[in-house]
Amino acid sequence: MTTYRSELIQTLIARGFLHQCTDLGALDAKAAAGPITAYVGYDATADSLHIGNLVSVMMLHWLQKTGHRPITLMGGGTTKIGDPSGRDETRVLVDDDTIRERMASQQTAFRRFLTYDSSATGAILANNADWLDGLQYISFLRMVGPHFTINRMLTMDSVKMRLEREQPLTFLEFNYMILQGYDFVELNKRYGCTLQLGGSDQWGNIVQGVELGRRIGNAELFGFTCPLITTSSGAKMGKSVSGAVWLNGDKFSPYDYYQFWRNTEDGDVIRFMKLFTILPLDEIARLEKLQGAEINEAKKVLALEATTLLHGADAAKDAAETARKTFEQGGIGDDLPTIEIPASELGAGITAFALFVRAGLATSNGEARRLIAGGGAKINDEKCAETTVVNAVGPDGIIKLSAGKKRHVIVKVTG
RNA sequence: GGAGGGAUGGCCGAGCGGUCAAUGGCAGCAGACUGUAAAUCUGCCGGACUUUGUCCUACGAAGGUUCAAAUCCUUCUCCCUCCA
Repeated sequence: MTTYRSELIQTLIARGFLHQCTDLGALDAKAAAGPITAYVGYDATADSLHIGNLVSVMMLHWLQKTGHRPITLMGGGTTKIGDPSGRDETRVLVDDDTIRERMASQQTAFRRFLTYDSSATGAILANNADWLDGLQYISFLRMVGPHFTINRMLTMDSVKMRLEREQPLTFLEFNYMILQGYDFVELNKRYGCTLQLGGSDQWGNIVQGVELGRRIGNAELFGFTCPLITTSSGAKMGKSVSGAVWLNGDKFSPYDYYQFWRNTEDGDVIRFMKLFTILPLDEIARLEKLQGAEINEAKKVLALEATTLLHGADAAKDAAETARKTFEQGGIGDDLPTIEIPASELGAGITAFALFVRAGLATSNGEARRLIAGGGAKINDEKCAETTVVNAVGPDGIIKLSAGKKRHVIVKVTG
């Protein structure tokens, strides 16, 4: 087995980030010789990053930690085009204001994993709208156009998939890979960036950038991708009982985030620890020895560490404590989602099904009724009937609603 | 431009003019079993309600035929295939 000299490459490989690299040996030599600058691009497809973005953010984190400089490139320009990769339908186009809001909102998560400052390894925030918005069509075409062949572009997975599935690929989207390639060249010129990181679905786009750099900039650029993270049962990662897993706390609470990791499948725990926590590898190796039900201990470590990284130690501890009280003691934790009901309304009595809808545990009265009929609904840990009327709180002044074993909501009374 | 085929619930995909809120599968939710895991089995899976029932909305869009239309007719929109 080849050994690598740079701490960066050693770390990325040991933790399971390597999927493909354009020239691993040369990249290793370069990283060993001195600091390099690398980037990952993020389009403003939502107002928060989600769990799918986390692998690449972790790569940037390790990059910075091993003495190099990360760039988070916001796709202020490319979002207006829409990356066809991994999509079998054209993305809905969004306007400038929305893009600006989303980019700002995404920053909170980045700052948890990266340090932005003016030091040698300080992260840089860039926006490709800065150079893409002002492009002149003809001069741009003359500059990059000769270096792309349609023959080659048609072999790209993102393009092939659309054509094979007989889904339309607009000319607008077809240009995405060219712009992404140009981004790389521009970042190289502005910041001396020589490496682009990304998910395996970005491989085609990244390679285009590497080649474009060699052809028009005479720059030696590198591409490095990480595997697409799926669970061991093959499902794409990112869904939880509460929906999509967002990194912004206001969209997905620290408690939910903790629970997401806590519910990891057995077979994924160690792999996820390497990818999504900064626990030392020897510590992870120790946890790897756990078997059977003991794996739950490893899951708690995973959940606590991952939540600490994103939301801080205090929030993570609170989440862990709430989970412990709720699941191990069948009690009530402080971090459980809470809704408030005016005392007057409660005094008049609220039927059980209506209360579950109020708490967001069911999306319609019918769904709440079905939940109750199926025996999945509990009020203060007691099964209830659809017609049960709730008109008073328990001795501790609250009502605990449960939909299944994992979703709990606390009802507090106001007024 | 010509000829044909298609558009069905989050996705895929059935659907003889009445028994269709629409077979299946996937996804999702709940129950059982467990370890807050996986696998498996069971139930649910458009909405409202006074829930063995009634009403509303829905099979690309708009009209029409009929006691009755996802199913037939007309026009329109979009997609695909073949020919030019």
